[in-house]
Amino acid sequence: MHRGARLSRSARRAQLLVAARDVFAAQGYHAAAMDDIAEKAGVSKPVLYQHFPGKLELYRALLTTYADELVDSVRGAIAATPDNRERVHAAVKAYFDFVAGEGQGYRLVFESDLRREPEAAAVVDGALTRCIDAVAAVVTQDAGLDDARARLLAVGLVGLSQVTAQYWLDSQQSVPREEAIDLMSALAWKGLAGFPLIHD
Amino acid sequence: MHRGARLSRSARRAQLLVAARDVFAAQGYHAAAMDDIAEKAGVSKPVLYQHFPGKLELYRALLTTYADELVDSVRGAIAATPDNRERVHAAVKAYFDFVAGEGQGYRLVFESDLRREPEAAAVVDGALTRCIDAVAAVVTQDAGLDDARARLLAVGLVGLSQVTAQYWLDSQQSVPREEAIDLMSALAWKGLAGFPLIHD
DNA sequence: GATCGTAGCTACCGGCGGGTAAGCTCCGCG
DNA sequence: CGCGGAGCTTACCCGCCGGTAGCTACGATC
Repeated sequence: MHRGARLSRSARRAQLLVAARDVFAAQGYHAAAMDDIAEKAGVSKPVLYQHFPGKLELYRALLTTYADELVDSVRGAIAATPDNRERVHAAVKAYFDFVAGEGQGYRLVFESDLRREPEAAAVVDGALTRCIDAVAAVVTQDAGLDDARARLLAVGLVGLSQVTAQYWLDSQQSVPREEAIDLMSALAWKGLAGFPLIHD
Repeated sequence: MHRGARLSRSARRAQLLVAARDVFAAQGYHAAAMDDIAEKAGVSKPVLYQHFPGKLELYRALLTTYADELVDSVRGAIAATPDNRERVHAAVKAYFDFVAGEGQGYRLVFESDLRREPEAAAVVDGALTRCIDAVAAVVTQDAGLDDARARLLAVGLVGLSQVTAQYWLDSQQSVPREEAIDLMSALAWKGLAGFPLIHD
């Protein structure tokens, strides 16, 4: 049975990554079988194993890709302007962009069902930490708080953004995207502005 | 080999629930084997099956217990006072209390690795929704926003509380508990106060 | 002290799914 | 045309773990 044309090694690998992302995003790590991924790609299981040493490594490769995408996006948002209010807005927008990204890759980062596996946990925690670092650096500078307290505020902003972005996506966008971002960044900004030294 | 005294049915059941909570919280649903739970309780596997029809039901029973505990706590916080600033403080405190609760039961709710299973997902989502409802009811009343927008704000507050509470616990409480709660509730309150009609 | 009910155990089964061995097909190339 | 090798396939193995069958041990009751 011909399921499809033969592909070059790199083309096949790229296609397998897309198939794996879709299956993992839809079913989660545990419910996803390697056969499912192979079938989705129109290929048999050993082909998968010619490109990736195992299920875990395949998952980690995807996880890392999407985690890095988020981190880069948040860092970019903060680096793009010196205006703190705009920074907040852009950082919130980064989260909304991320969850709305193609292929639901955000699910791997935010809804992973493999958080107990040390390497995967390190990827997710590392991404969260780097986002917090990026935010906390600005807060520390401008809020007149020591590092531990500034980080706590940063965690609050990051958590707010992540959870609202997910909720907004799940709720079928009952509030228009731009307005949702405006609302959440207003909430975050007004909250921050309550601390003495933060202003634009 | 005598592993322990015989217990009455209800006493054994209670002990099994504690053992299961500890194992699930430590290892997650998938990595936890029924043998592990039985061993932790000093008992053999069939005993477990005399009290619970299966692994999934056992997990769901625990999940529901802790999810309800959180919801009750948040609702109580909001019902306890008519002062909105105090309500915010009490609701944030509810999250910090929850994660610091005995036996790390919060992990089942916040870090479940079974979110793809429909019944378990319904329990977790339901708890989140009920917390959001409780907060949104107040926000809708007082913020001059329609339901969809008020809910988004409520999600933000809930997300902020949840994520910071988890982070605070993981960070070995590098900021004293009371102060962390004060910081986060100040962030939330100032953020809310930016919307026209909200004041105490 | 015989009886019966209940708590408990040892030992097993069966399926699911990650991972692999061995061979087939098709193309480029001399 | 024959041959090498890359890409794929079928068919299988096997460990883990959820779940169970069938037996034993204890102790309350008369």
